[in-house]
Amino acid sequence: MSRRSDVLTLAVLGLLQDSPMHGYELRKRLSGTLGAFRALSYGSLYPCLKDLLARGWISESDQAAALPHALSGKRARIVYQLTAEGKEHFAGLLAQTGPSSWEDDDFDVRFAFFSRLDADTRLRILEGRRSRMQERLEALAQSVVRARERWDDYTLELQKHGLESVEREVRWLDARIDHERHAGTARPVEPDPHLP
Amino acid sequence: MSRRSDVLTLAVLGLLQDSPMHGYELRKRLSGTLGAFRALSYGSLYPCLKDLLARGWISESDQAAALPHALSGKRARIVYQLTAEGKEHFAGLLAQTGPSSWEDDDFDVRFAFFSRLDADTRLRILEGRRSRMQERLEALAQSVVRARERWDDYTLELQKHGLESVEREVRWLDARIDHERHAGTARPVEPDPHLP
DNA sequence: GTTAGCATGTAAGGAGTTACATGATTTT
DNA sequence: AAAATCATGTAACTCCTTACATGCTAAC
Repeated sequence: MSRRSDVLTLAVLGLLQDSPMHGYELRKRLSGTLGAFRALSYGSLYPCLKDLLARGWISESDQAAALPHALSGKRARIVYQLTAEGKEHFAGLLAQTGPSSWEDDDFDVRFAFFSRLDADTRLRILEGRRSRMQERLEALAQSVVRARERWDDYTLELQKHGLESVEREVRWLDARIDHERHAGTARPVEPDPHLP
Repeated sequence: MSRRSDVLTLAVLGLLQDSPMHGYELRKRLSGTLGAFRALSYGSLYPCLKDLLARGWISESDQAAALPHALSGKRARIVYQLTAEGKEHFAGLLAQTGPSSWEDDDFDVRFAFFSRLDADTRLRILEGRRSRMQERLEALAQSVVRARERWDDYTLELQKHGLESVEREVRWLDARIDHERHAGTARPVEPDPHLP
């Protein structure tokens, strides 16, 4: 059985949505492009792929060894691709707006795949995350007030730093929410000052 | 056996340095005052206490049931206190300046106990952490550059947000380092604008 | 008198890492 | 020809959470 963490499943299926990939490449993208999974080990990834294969969400690619130096019939690489059921399952997982989707890792991965969601679902996830962060903010603020009396300057400084991090996160979420609300009405695409 | 994570050991021994405490109280402080351990479960804490007891770093308090409603000889609470070996071990753990001390959780807990360290060790830990964050910054910056080409606006936004978080962390560390360097020379205590 | 909070613990299981084992391919 | 990197995988172990089991005390 070994029901792999849904968030890793989501990330892998999401990356395979773009193009088929082998494990080694997947790991690099997981570590690079998604905020979570800074350094996921192969000891986690390969068993997960095995699992997704067994559930029929991915399959070994029929395009055998299309991309690289195809010498003999030997292929060291195993290229995986999404199945139809895999695409379905990914869409279902991604659109889940329940409490799990406001947790740190889950939120990050979902946000990275936001372009695959409709505007309503995007907003619901952003607002859920915002209220989650607001809770955390209030708990921390209380804690800082108590820290003023009980603890030394270092502990207090640590608390304030943590508090400011969450405040920043809330402001960022506000900007994202604002963007979602106005994107459909005023300007469909935001002008990019960094264009060449 | 079951060598508990050193960082939890450090945190528990550090909190007991101030005053003896029972498990329930310890858990509240771990969740509140230290940045790490947002919600450590009893399923982790109590086995850890058992372990520290077996190693002789803490002992059940001789002051039996000093504080609360002492009715009969029955005490529901088990109050733990540091032993001499516990104090020694704590001091040794805390002063470790190796790579582990620049990891997220380890750093936070050590910083919270900075007042128990000499200025030199404080600086070494801060600088180690800073260079660790600098590395992370460079990796992320590269990743953002690559993201400009390959990925959509949401992924890019996520990357930028992560990058800015680490930049903020580096600036905070710079301020802490500066504070340590000047604390001994110019002003021993920083003036606090929040004083009543 | 019953709900809420205090207080301690255990067993099972989830999710990951480290270390190991193996071999192909590319670069120096 | 050696070293680095690509590539896949497994077994043992670590650390933590969840769910359960128990009982006391305070407040409503």
